[in-house]
Amino acid sequence: MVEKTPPASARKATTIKELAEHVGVHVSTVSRALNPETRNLIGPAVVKKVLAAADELGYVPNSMAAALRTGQSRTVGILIPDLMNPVFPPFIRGIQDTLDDAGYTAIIANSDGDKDYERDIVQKMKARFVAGLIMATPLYRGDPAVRECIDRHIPVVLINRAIGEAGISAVLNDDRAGIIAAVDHLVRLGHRRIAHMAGPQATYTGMTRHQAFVEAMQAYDLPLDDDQVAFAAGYTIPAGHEVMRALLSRGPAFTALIAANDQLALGALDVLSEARLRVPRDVSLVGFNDMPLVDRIDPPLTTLRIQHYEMGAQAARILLEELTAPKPESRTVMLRPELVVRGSTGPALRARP
Amino acid sequence: MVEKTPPASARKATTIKELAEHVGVHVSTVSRALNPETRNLIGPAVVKKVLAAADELGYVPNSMAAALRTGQSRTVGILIPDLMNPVFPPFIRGIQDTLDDAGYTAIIANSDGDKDYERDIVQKMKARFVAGLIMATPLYRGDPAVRECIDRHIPVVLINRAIGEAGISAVLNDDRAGIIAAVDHLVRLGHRRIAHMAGPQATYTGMTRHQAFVEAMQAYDLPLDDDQVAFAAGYTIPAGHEVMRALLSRGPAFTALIAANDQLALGALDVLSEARLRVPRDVSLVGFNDMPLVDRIDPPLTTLRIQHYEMGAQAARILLEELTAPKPESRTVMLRPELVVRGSTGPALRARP
DNA sequence: AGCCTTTTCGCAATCGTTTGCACGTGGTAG
DNA sequence: CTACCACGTGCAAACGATTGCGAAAAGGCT
Repeated sequence: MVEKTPPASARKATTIKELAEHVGVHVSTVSRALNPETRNLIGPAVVKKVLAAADELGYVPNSMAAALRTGQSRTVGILIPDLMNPVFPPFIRGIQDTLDDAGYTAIIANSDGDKDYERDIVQKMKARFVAGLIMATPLYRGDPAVRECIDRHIPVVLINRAIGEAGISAVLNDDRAGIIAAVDHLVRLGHRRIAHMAGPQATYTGMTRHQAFVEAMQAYDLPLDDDQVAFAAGYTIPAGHEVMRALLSRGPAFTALIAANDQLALGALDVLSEARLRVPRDVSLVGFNDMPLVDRIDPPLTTLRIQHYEMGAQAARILLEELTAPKPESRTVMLRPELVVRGSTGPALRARP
Repeated sequence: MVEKTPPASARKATTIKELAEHVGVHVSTVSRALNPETRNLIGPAVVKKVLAAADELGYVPNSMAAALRTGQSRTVGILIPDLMNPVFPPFIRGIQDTLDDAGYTAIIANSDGDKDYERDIVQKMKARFVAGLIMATPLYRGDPAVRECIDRHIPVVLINRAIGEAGISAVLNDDRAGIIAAVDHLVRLGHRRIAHMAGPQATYTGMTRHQAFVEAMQAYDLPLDDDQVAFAAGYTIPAGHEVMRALLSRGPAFTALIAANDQLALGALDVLSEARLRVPRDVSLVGFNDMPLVDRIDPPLTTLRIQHYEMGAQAARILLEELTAPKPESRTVMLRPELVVRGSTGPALRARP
């Protein structure tokens, strides 16, 4: 890229009008010369002069004006529950990087799980002419934000959640494959009594992971009754405490435990240690997400690594396609997680009593 | 189930014009009635009707048009090196939350440390009419991005860096106080030979922390020679490895170590363990930042907790003031970090041989 | 050389909002 | 009773870019 230092006196942004005067043509000509799509309508000589002038005067287009006229700003909105949750930054990075390449900009909003607020946000974004939306907020039935988007005909791509609604694309992690890999790993280590800390069943991940767990257990012909699975109220460490206590109160009839999420696993670790149960000697533990630093805790957590960044990138790509394609065709892609074996899982020492 | 994307009969957003027709007044009246600043110019009865109509028709103002007209978009840009670095999300959350309350929106851009790219970003943001900028990118001399802002007269607030440039506000962590607290803590534990893994000296934090370390050592009348401090090339774990190795190669003439950053501390931990030195028995270690999960690694890291969120909030507040105040007065605030004592520091077992 | 097609460019409307100005009321002071 | 003021509204011009349409210039063909 050829980079030119802008003119010294850049007080006011130079407009297309000034370019026109400078070159001696009409503004419409300048506009067309500047736009690669319409450039072919203009004589090569003029184009050259316009481009030169633009470079010289340090012209940078006023995207607001363009947006107002065309009704579309090259902006997309990202809706997440909470930026501080370490799973989201990689998503966002993935989205932003691919968006950047296409000349789009992202606006990020945190909903903190407030559904009404989410709908508000969608409206505000609409006011800012967002061309589309990427939502990574948890699933609820009849989600008002999604509804709002459908009503207003603004394209949406969902991350880590799927919704019955027709015509909505989604990029998902293959939770089923992940859970199966975890169960398989534990079985190979000799475990037969495996418990599950399920995530909130109102969320897509909570549901699918639980369901996959049940199916995997059946597929491996392992014993499974209700005692072995407990449901968390949220994906947090305190929720993990609670669930772990519930699980233990039923008697530790398991030698391994699959948590729906690393945070739950961390909570489990706390309670397990309180109860003088050692990981992985007494119980093997596998998490989900591979959050930063879980490889360095004691013991290092065996977990499923999700392709966060790539998921974000895919979501952005799909959205971009939907924005440009004449006939937007919704689709959903699924990325495989990778089982990362670390210290929190080990051989089953004793068989089920 | 047949899936059909509904025809492009997108229900268009209601405009101020429609409101005017609905109420039976002129658009300018509606505009004034809607704006709290100018509302007093309009009769109370009309205001009431306009507001009611706006509510009824679900009017949401087109911020692009307003921005185009007024030249300001109630948008501010945030410039950070990398969103995936866990120290930044809390900053951003703090910024966004206080910005939200003021009706502003943030656009986040990652520079990945590329200075030229940063300047590009500033231009793009300017094109989007950002009213101001908050930058948390590291310091370099003659920073082109900052220069660009000054040239274009767009207000900037710096986070975690100060710059000689006049009229630039900044919100900083009190690195000096932090380092002093760390040294004090170690001294109380009986340490006298304390080493320092300094951060990149091109960064503000790297410089001030190193300087504070030197001064603190002198203030406590502790021995200090060049062997005791090594400089890292970056704030990363690999950089930590490198520096730690350098430090050890000079002989472990220290019983405690202060890292300029948690990541460096983590790197140190690795090399220390390779060298069969135990923390904190053989060497006490204190980090800086209190990143998530460093309380759960082995050993739990003693570190300095920075008020990330609050720093972001402050930065946003200052920027907002500068945007509205008639005579923007630059200022810099400093927030105190808190020493969080955990398992990585302990009493000095043996005195210096 | 005349006519027709293509290329190249100008004209003017438009997007939704804000805002300086003018205009009309009613009321009060002179 | 006139002149003046404040108040409440309407009028119309911006803001900077895009784009359908038409016109002029250029080129091709018989």
